[in-house]
Amino acid sequence: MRFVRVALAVPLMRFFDYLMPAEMNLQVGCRVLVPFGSQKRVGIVVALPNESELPAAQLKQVIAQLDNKSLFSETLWKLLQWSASYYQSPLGEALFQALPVKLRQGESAVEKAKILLKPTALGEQALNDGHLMRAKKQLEALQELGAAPQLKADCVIPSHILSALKNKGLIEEIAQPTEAKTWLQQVGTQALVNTDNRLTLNKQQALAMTQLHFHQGFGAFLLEGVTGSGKTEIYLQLIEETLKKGRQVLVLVPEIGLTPQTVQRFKARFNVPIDVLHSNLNDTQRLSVWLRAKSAQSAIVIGTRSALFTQFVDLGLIILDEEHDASFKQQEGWRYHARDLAVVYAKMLGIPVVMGSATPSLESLNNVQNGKYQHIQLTQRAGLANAVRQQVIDLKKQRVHNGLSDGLLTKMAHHLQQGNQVLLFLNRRGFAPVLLCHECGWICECRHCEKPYTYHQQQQILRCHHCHGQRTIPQQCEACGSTHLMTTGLGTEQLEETLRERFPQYHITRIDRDSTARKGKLEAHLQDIQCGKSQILIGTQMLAKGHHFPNVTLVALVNVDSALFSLDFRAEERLAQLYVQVAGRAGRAEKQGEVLLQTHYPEHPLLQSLLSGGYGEFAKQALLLRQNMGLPPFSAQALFKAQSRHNVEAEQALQEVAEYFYQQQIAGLQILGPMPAPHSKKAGQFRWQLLLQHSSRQGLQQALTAFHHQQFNALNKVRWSLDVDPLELG
DNA sequence: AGCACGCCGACT
DNA sequence: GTCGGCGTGCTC
Repeated sequence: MRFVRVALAVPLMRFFDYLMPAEMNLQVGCRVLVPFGSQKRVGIVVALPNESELPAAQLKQVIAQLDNKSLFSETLWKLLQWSASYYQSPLGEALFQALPVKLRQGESAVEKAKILLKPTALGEQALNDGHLMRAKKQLEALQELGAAPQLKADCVIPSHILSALKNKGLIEEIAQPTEAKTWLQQVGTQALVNTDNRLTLNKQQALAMTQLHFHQGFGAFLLEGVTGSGKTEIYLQLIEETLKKGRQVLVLVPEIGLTPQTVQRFKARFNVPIDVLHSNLNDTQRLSVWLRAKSAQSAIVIGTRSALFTQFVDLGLIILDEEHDASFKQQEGWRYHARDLAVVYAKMLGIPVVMGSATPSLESLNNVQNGKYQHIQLTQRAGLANAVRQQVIDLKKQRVHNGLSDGLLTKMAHHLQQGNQVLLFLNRRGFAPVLLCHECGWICECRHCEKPYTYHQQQQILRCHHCHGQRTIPQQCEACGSTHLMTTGLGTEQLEETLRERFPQYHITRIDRDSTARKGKLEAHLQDIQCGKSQILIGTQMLAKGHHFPNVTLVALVNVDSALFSLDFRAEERLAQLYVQVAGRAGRAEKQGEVLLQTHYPEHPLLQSLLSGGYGEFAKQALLLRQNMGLPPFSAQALFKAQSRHNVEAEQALQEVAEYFYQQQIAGLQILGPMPAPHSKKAGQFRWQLLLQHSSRQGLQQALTAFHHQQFNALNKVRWSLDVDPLELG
């Protein structure tokens, strides 16, 4: 009697045992079809145990074996094992998410034989005779195939025409040998690289290159370089070196970073097969990319987060661009961070991983400080971009019209009159309105938590999202007695409204989630901006990256206060990153650019260090602050989330979890909450969260592992999740 | 997660 | 009378 232990794509921290029929030869990593309750499911063999906990009579038999050998390389298997345990998610979820959808569904992982369509002898004869039929379409198709045989997969001739020709014996299908050429064989004796568009490195770049190139084995490199400092050229030359060794390369980019221009740059440089995992590839195409990389047919794979799980024959280098970008973190299910996993993976493989950014995450900068990453800095800008002028507008005691100060409006009018474009940014992420005094900047804070109360408009009440305390809205400022209290933050729509009244003669384009919901809308809006149809642009984060607007000379961050006093401790970091990106948007052409920040707190130390010392100085200060407060990366966090249509149930479920952790009396563990989640009610669901923080990563891991061995009744009643290293708390 | 089973309200 | 809402429990 042989047993198989199977992982399934279910959110359960356990496996299921089955009996292996005698004729099967299953190995760890193979897919199987198994009966599961009333259904049949695809599973992945995780072990071949000698016995099962259940008596054999209670075990069902494997229905079918789907693979002859493991679908996972030894290293990828190890990585997925490691990460499932690190992120406290079932192994099955990780294994399945690492496979293309088609394979999850049980499709064959063997490349289908390519089928070539060509005329038969009879078909050729028919062509030569010209005696063919009244069926004009069929004749055209036959002529087309006669001119050049086509692969069935790429063939655009309608299938009914093909089958008609086939039935008449005029064409035949010839199976091509599946033995596909590897990328090295395909390249053959051709040059790997188009040297004509290779740039000469400046001294700094050359030094960086040397450092990277002569490095042996595993190495994690943080390549920090301002826009225009030539990071991409370093990537390209490093890739070149790797390809020369006959090894493959993986390039990971953020979701919005995967533009045709980026890909074009790679394709223009290398004469090797490059596969791109676009968001608009269908499942069949994704499977095909996966198979091509696994059989070494492609030399370079470019993709977002999940491309990390592409399999290679001989991966020699991982590049991860814009490493600070939040889209590398998976936000549902198995909540992995592709950057962190890439480093672990590179270490397992003994290869270098290069992470680039103009504004590195504080986590990565800390990893530089503690010696885990090597820092390579590029400070020299190519070209002669003008330094932008920056200015802070102190909102205190100024007249403010729906969030826009007199000062900003005057500046706008000035830039618009000169025929330039103006870009207004609203950072709404992690947004929670705070009540403050317009005269002196006093903030209404919870006494216990020293955190700002969140303003709840509908209920007309202030709530502390840390201790769940609440209070009525004060009439007067408690510092200066002023009655001029206001809330931070406003929506893009409100802003648009005000601007329309103020600048009726100019066209306004608003770019946010709502205005770009329909497909193609974003492109249309961008087109309006590019061609100069719009003069005033209002946008959120979406606008910050990747787009070049040469006529924008004024960029304003309208709502900086909500980031400075956000409930999410990462808000300042995001603001600084946004600021640097945005500043890069202003006056890239010959024109002098200007960046404005509106705030009630021009003296805020982090803001000061950002403006006077740039991102580097900001990061240094912010890291010190994090250290003093014991926040990540100087502690580890895990976030429980629960939702239910009954408010009490969601809260109680997390309360039960919180009480469990209190009882464990784990030294160094802080338990914060349960508290209402930022969007406390969404789609009829009440959402709560509970934050755990531990001074040591290991301590937190142990606590969480112990937690998973426990049963919680209240948790069964709600939808809940656990996010290790959460990126968004607010 | 999916799916079956079971229990109550509003329909032909 | 039953159709279907979703709360509950289970899956080797």
